[in-house]
Amino acid sequence: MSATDTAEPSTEIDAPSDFIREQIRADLADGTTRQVITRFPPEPNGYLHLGHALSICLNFGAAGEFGGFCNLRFDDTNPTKEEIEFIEAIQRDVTWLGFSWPGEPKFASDNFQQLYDWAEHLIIQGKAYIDDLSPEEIREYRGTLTEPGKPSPWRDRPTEENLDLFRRMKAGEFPDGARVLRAKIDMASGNINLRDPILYRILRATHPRTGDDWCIYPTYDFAHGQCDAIEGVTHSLCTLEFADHRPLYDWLIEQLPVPATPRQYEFAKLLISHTVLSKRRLTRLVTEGHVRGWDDPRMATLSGLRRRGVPAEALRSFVAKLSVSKNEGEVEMAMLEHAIRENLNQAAERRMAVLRPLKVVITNYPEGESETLEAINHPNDPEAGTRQVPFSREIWVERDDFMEDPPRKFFRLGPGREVRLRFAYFITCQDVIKDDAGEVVALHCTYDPATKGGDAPDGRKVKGTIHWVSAADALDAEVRLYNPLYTRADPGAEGDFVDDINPDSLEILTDCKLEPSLAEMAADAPVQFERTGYFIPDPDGTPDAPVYNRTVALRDSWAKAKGKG
RNA sequence: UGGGGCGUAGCCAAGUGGUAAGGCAGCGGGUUUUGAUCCCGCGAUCGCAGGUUCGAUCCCUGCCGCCCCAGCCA
Repeated sequence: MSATDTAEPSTEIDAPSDFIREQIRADLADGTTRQVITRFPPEPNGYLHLGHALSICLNFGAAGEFGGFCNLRFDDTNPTKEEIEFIEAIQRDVTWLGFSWPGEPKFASDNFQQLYDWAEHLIIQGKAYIDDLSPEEIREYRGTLTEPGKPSPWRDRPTEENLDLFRRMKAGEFPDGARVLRAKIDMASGNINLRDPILYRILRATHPRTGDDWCIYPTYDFAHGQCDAIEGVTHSLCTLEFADHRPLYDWLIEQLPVPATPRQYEFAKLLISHTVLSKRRLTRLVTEGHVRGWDDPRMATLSGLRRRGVPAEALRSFVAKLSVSKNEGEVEMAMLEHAIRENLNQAAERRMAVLRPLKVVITNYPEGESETLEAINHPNDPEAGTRQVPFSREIWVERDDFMEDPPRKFFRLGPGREVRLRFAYFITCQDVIKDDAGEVVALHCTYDPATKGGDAPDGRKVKGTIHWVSAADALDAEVRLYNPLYTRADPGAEGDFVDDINPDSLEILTDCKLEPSLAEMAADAPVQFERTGYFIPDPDGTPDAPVYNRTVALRDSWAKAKGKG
């Protein structure tokens, strides 16, 4: 090395930066940390949702960026709530989001024996005791936010007696709730978590992994930090509500002969307007039948979003736009929708589909004939190529693209009006056919053969271009449109959130007409139905009876202008 | 009236002593065989009040507001 060496080039142009990553950078720089190890620690008592996506991207993302790794660790210390189904779904969702962990997933329950041994260690050190108080008494003795607690009469039990009792708790000699193991810290602390927190409780429930091996289980506080230490986690990232637990986290790490010294850092959880991101509420939506299941496309679960057609990449870019902070704000749903549209705009090929069909007969087009027209698959990406679209005398167009008495700036079909059929011809509406009830049932139009492909040789312009599907060649499909699940931006702000559920959140259209090439598209390929939105096939569909989910509608400045009156 | 955390445009968010990045939304304009995409333009006395300083969003003091904690949940 010489003085002429140039300075370190600044790489990582687009690398995210936030207070967590700054901390990691500093720890790496001063040698506090050699290799970054993080963990994503879900409790398997529900499905992962958008809020978890932030934590997943942070934990796996930051570790990866700095050459470390992130464990997937199930925080399974409460067998009364946890299930195998959730363990499997969570792994599926994390993988789908695009992340992987080294080896097998970790479980807090892998360490039950070690945690138990450490609990005995604490007892022997005189730092923990068995309390015989009932749950109600413990609450009373704990004091309140403004009044200090008072010591349990069992607080100064002899070490030998504590040890004996703890072993007998483990052996199953006492009923559930009869006794607990508590840390002996400070009953007068302003931080209630330090008022002799409970470390172990008696719980006779079959654990999804350890079965009936144990009848005592460690609490979150006793398990989390110690598992971090066992795994060599350097940066234990969690949400703000755990900041009050940090002194306890540190206290336990200090008291026990753990193999490492993990540090906890807290960040604000993600909140999004017009939706609900809490496991308790999501669980209610499922169990009370407000939605069709955990993967209902209206759910803010990762499974629901996946089924709805939201690409994992869009979720990652959404999270990247947010950054990580300690500010407890609420992100507007529009931000998520933007990330989805931005991603799908480049990822999805275009096709034509008529959702609410209206028959158009092209009266001057020869009966019984048809032809094939070339359509581009992606206007911004020539590489996506072209496809052939059949055209014939009878076609379907969108009902919304016709108005019998159109306002001034309506550029679509109306009596006597000429529009362009995308990739096809100019047509002019000559007659409006109605049934006895006065309902418009068909349009009679004429086409201009000279405008084939969509351009008029005489330079004539049309203001509107509409999509269409040849009636004889159309594929029938069901299309599910999703509207916001709630009627307000802050569901539950006044009363029960289920009362804010939008009764029209799911709209099923059963007579949709798709262009035939859609039959050839992959089942997991996102597609844009031109002028309508982004869609994805739903697993409920079959080749003969396809079903599509609308992921998100296209932006619609016409609807907006119209709405303003 | 205990402890912890947070306050920068409608929303998210950089900046941490030298005179306010960026994204979303909104509004206006341009391009366009999707009223899509794309492109251009427009918004802030940095919660309030004092103080230190040549100079403060950034330091100090005092207020105000919001969130979290009294599960043998995590």
